Amino acid sequence: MVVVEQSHMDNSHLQSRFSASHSSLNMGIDPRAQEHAVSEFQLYSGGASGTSGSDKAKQSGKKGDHKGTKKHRYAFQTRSQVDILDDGYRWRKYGQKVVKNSKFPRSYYKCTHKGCNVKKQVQRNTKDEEIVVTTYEGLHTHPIGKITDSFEQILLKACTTS
DNA sequence: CGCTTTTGACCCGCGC
DNA sequence: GCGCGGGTCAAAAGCG
Repeated sequence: MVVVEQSHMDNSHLQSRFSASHSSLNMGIDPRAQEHAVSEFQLYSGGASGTSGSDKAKQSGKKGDHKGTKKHRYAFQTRSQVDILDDGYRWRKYGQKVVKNSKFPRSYYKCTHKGCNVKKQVQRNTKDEEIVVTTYEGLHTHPIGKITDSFEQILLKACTTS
């Protein structure tokens, strides 16, 4: 498995555990899509170019928008036919927009957790619709709510325990 | 009944 | 100043 390692980040606790959703949409979908479809991934070293300036502070009445939180973004390129990659956290979709680059819509998700404002967006590759790009933004500050019964998970834990 | 998804509207920054 | 692009919120509906 691959372990994300930011250039200067401390996301060491950021373990990449991807077990293609097995909750509700694996009932009759291509089984290969449920495999550990992670074929490759790439990191974006806090680009800070996309959302220049204040990313938030919308009409909510901006408050001390400190740059305290570094905007670390890392994207995973997953080879799967399903966009929903369950990484163990709970996500709530809050938007979906279509981009010109891709004929597929991009989905925006947010982590549903107190104080955990981690965002995630999923977009399909323009050329290979089988490739799904999952871009994470922010760090989770809470334990994983669910333990995937994936053997990979067990392996990981066993490794950590010892 | 509670939560998640869905879709449209709204807002902001930038380019022309 | 207006238009475009992108991003987020919000209300309602659907599902477990």
